[in-house]
Amino acid sequence: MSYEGKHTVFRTAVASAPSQPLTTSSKTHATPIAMMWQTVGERWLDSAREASSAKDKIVGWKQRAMVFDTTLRTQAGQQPITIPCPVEAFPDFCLEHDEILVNAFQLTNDTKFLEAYVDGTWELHSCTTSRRLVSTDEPLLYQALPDGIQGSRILDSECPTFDTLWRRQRGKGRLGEAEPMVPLGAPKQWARSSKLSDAEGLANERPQKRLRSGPIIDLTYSTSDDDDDDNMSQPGVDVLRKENTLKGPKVEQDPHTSLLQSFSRNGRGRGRGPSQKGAKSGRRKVSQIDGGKLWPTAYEAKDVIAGFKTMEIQLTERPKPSLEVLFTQTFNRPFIRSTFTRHWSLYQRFSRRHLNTIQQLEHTPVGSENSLWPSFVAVAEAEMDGSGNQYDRDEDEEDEDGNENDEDPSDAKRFCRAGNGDVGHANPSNVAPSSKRIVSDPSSSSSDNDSASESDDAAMVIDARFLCPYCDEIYPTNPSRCLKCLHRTTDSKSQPAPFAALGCRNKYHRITIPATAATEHCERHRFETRLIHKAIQAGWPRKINFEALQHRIVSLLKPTLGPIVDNPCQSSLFLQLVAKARKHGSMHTFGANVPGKSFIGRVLVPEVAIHLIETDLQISWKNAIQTKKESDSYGYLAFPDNGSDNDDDDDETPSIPSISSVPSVPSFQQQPVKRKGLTPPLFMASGMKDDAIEID
DNA sequence: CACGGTGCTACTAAAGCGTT
DNA sequence: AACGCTTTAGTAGCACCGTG
Repeated sequence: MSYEGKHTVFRTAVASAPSQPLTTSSKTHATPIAMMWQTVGERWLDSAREASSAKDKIVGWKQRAMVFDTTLRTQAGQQPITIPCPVEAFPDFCLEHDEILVNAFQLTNDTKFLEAYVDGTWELHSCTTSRRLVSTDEPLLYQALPDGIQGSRILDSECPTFDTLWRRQRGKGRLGEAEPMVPLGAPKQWARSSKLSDAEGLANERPQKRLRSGPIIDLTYSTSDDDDDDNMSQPGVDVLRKENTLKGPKVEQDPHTSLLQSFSRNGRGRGRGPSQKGAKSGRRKVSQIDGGKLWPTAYEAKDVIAGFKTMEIQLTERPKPSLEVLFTQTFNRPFIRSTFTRHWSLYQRFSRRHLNTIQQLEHTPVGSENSLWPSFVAVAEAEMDGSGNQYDRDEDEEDEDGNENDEDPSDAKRFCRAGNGDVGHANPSNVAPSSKRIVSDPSSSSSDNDSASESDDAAMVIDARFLCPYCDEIYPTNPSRCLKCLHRTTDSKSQPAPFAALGCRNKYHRITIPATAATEHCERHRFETRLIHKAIQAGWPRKINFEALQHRIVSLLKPTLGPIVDNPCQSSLFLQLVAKARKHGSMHTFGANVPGKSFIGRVLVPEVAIHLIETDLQISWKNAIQTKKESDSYGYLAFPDNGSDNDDDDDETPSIPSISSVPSVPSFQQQPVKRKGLTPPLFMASGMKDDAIEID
């Protein structure tokens, strides 16, 4: 199963694994340890979260030892056995943590793999592969690969319970006609794709829409608790399970959870659940949690704001990620909905009105008394009580006179004041209507305004007509049709709010609902005002001969790609991928695709792209890689992958690249040779935006 | 003991998805 | 398209903990 000298492994995997993860015909792999299902069900996750939360209060978030049950099904038709499996560094799970598994499957080094089903796809895990468990509700399933990576996978007939388990997970009453065997949680598209040709399967393998996760089967109990199994097959059982899991009595009856109780909340019953008064051993020390970081009160305001901003950006992605996942990823803290919502809401409400204050807080020196988040909360709440709430009322209800808010000088005064960072210290001189100090009339007095406003933004005296109404940055003087179209779309989701402009300099400022609705628009006009100039300076192509490009790519297949296919280790990109997979796990490295397909998308395609750049610009390989990285955004925006030409040509239907459609994890739903054209920047625009080709 | 903060539960509303 | 179910987000109330 070594990578070396096994390039055919990848080719085989590309063709078969994505579309036929379980249905490939084989008669050769049903060895005594032909398959193994190791599951981490939702119940386990609930328990794990609870345990981790409690443990976090005691000794810290990381480096804790936990035990969960592992179910092994070593042979079809036989009862599985359940053994305890330690997770030494919860929430990071690593196969090598379990000596039994390591020995059973001879995972003696990281060139041997099990296949793990995670988040809708199969990925390869070596003994050192580490995965974050707590952030996902998906169970973990592993299967052995006795025939190697390229070998066939198990048949449903060889694992009859799998079908049952999968159907339970899908929930009862919604299945309709019998569907082909697909892995747990796999979308229907995948099921259909398993009947298609490889090419078709590749095109369909990834869901286009957000998946709904059905009831999750806790396989840990699949053999010892038939009642639970029955419950699991009923509609709405996930609710029952949640109740059973979360409420005290069930926890106490639950031998599995009781295993975890030593790590759990130590008797600090809260809320309406059963209270366990008297147990004082777990008294928390706020300042000691996680080495002194209690979210959010122990955090710097700038850090919290930065995290929230990151989350806002990520929320524009499709499918829309959950707040819980985003929060966990961003702050690496246990997600407590009520606490999070409290602060998230405050930030959302406040940031829309007082963007400048937010920006100034971001520059607050760390360590100062007022730099912590609670200080921000105090300021924000005071401001919202004093004016923000008033604003909310104005916003939600048209004022009595029917005047628009932006015509209300009192509102403008309040928010100009706040916008200049003088929260709580109003500067009466800064109450002039924003329009008076913005318009490029030299006679308009800006000297009267506050010194704080002499920031980069406020100091500029620019006609508001040349500013973006949403971000107040410079707007292109000759916007493309695409940008105009985006503008119209965004405009329909916004309303005038001149008082919310940066430094009150834009009387045409508008706020969108939601606040992220202008992201695409602003990204686009920034591109048009900056990246195009950069592209011209750097000599990046603005027009592309797609016809010639196709021939060029084909000509590269044999001399350039052939040797790499024969020996992937020739490719530095491949070596980096492998190193990264070993370090972070194949899921993080390869995204939601199987490694074989990722080999095309993340090795062969970038190789071609870099080669083209190298040839076109007459630069070194390393510089070509750098150019590829730098032209990522340009390629994506200039040559949107929607079949239309770039929108420099106004005669064409305007193409509207969707920022949100750029996957955070690259997806390669299209085979490169089928694309209309491939240019270096176009490559990057179509999913090559990855960190796998970084050259240190 | 008061207060601020955190965490839990219950509840509602909205959105997404599958079925008919 | 309508309907029903599920999931997610948001809110309120309460209990508990840590600090002064």
